[in-house]
Amino acid sequence: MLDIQFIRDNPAVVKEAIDKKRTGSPDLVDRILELDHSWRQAVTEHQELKTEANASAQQIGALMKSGQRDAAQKLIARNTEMKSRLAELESRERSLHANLNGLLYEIPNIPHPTVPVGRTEEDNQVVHEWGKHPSFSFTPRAHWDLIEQHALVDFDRGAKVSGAGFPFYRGQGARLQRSLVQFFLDTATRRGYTEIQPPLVINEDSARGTGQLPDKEDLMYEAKRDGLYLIPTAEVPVTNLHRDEIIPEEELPLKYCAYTPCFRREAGSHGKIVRGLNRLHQFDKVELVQFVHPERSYDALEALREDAEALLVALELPYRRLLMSTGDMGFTQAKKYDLEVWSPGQEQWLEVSSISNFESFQARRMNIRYRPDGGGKPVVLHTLNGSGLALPRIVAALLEHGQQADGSIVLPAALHPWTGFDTIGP
RNA sequence: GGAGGGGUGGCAGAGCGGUUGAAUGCACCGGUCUUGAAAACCGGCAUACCUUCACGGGUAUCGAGGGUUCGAAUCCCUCCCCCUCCGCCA
Repeated sequence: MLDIQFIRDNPAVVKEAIDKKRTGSPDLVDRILELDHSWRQAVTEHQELKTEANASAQQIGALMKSGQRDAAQKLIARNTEMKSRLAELESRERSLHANLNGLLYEIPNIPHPTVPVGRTEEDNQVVHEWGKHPSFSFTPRAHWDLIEQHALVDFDRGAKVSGAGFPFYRGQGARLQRSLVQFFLDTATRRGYTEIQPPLVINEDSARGTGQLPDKEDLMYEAKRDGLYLIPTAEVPVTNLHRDEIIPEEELPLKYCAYTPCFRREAGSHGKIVRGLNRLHQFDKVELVQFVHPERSYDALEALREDAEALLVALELPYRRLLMSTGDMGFTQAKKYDLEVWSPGQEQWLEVSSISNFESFQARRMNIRYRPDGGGKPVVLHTLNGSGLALPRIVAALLEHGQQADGSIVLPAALHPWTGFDTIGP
């Protein structure tokens, strides 16, 4: 959420952001400012009466002590009368504040000036491309064929046991996944990230902190009885790690990496790219999360992006980097890159990483601040995260890129120390 | 799951209906002293919000929410968390 003070001072900027993000009506800002005004009046009124009541309560105490019961009784009577009025003012203040807060949750983050203004994914900019599309002496097959040939993943039995989108990985398929997780975590650790194993379920407060609630609850599986949600990404527990904390400035930046399964209901997602490993309800991902000083968050974004891209280079997978446009970047981000790998068997790009700077948007919701060196007021810090990387589509790309004429699959050298084998099949 | 104990400021730890936002100690910051340091002494030291040009003033917060009362950290109810014992168990 945005700072109410910022909205008071820069209503035009906020309106422009709503417009650019195509996420609601700019009128919202006017309604917020009106509500804010009424709320502040209500606060003042309530507090004034409360001040009066507090003062006479103290007088009553003094009178009682000195035995002036009659004088005390008078004041007591007056305070008793005041009570209902006080309750009224309080509930008015509360409801105004709740309304105001509700509206504040509807305001999107402000896009960074470098973000292209656009309406849809068409307006995202390809800002970088690495590697060549491979050429084959045969027609490359899609990964679902290769998976079937080598019995790497069992979709049908997964559907029987759990449902569509919950596959079994087996044999070299399972081993490949585990190797990738290890490779990603080890690389991140070497680059200064602290490895985390977070809880795989989260409570409501945490879901609210990173912005899954109130709007995107359809995304998550819910354990209703216990008020818990299965994590849609490690971003949620790892970012909430420092919720309601004040971190000494000297400890910044805090960098974490975490491997977790991710659970997504993907309600209402249809279309062409849902086959095979392209879209699942449960998938593995290594997530990178950073807590940084506000002045350094854009440097951190580029470094984080680099951390993710280095993995693709090591895996010899051609990729491109997209700078997301205002219309396609999401509600909570200030700036976001997507990384996509080329899938020769499907002849399309597959998104394997999304790297974002949230600036103070998440941190304000979660109340995560740092204490400046030498003291002073706590300041809201900046949070960032990026996938490093999402597994299934990487697996798909590796299989498709490594396939040989005889159907065997050669894996990139960087992976051999983790897999223990260099070829799958024939 | 059952029985009991407990949650107070960065930490430790008092308070158990009336100037208590909260004693005291430690830590931390500033100062005096000292050639320097330590010790000693003096002062400062929570968070959020409202209000004020400013100095300042005010409100709220002692796990969370509700209640009793003129007045609650202190009494009552519900929930959460931690500890001890028992049960169950990877």
